[in-house]
Amino acid sequence: MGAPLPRDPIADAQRNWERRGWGEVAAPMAAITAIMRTQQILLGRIEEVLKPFGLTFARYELLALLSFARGGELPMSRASALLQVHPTSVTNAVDRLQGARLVQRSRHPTDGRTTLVRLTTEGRSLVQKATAALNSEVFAQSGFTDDDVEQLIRVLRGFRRRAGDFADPT
Amino acid sequence: MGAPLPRDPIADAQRNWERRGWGEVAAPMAAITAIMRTQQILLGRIEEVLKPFGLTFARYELLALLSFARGGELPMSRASALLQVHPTSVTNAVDRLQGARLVQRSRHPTDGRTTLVRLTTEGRSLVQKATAALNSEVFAQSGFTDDDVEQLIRVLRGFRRRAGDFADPT
DNA sequence: TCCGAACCGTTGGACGTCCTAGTATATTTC
DNA sequence: GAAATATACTAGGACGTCCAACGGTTCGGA
Repeated sequence: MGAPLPRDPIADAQRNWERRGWGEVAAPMAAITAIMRTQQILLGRIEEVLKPFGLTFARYELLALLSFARGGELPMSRASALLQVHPTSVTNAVDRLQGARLVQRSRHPTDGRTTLVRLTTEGRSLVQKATAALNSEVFAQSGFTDDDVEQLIRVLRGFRRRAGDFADPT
Repeated sequence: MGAPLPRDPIADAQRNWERRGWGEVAAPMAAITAIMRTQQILLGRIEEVLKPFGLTFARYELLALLSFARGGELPMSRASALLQVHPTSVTNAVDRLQGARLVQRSRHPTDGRTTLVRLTTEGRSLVQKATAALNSEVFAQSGFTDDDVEQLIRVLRGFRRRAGDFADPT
């Protein structure tokens, strides 16, 4: 986007908050803003790696999810729940993946409301290659130390659980 | 979106990674995925609080930035750099904020290429109210402990610096 | 001086996300 | 068994993000 700034804009915002007498919430504000920015950076890296495969992160996530499902197949609603996105987002992704012949829709055998999404042979092959690329080019060089990763997993897991993402207290 | 899942889908993904022999990168993968999901949750909360003000987070961020600038005024390019978003995103936000009479465009006095964005009286009043709402309804109840906040700020600050966001080594 | 390079903002398009509304099928309730 | 309710998916639209391309302005070196 541009050259590095001389100063951290989020630290500046935190100082501005404190200067206005909002010191109580300045730190959480900074933490939340930092999460937003970090997500933006990571998403950019991921999409760059996936671009040669003709995939976006949303489509990759669906393919990866299917690749772990028995029979490479899931109901749309189940995919929506597991990916934690709106059902219409799944519809969107499936439309495009189906257009690229990476997945296929089929009717549920007993429930007429449900549509199943299944990985095609081509889709399974592509998701394997894309995963290898992400593993080596993003996850293996995440920019986080092992300690960072451990702390992030622990802190964010607690947050997500309290936010109602899942019940598992493990 | 839906009811809580019985199990943490990100922890499941991490186990799946390990089971496939990608144990080396399973933890960073989980940490990165957790950041993505956390951002999604936080953004949802923020937008819900801002909706009564007719603001989105992107527009709020621009208003807040201007409220800290001298004269409540900044060049578009400066806003783009500080908010760390693409120039077209600023154009988009300014278009809408200007339509709502919250900001105003003006010519730069000496550089004909530059457009300045300035907070209107109405804009300044609205951003104050919106900030009060965010402070009390989101940042003061962030779902993170003080320790969590401290760790997040430290870890993510290092990440952003290494990613080239800013040079300040402080 | 002047001419190419760099910079600034905008337009148009692709994409993902969510929301609302609508249709179809299942399940529950009486 | 029929009506009411719940669930599953999709269509259309609003919004933010990015990229590529474009016209206008400024700057720097020959």
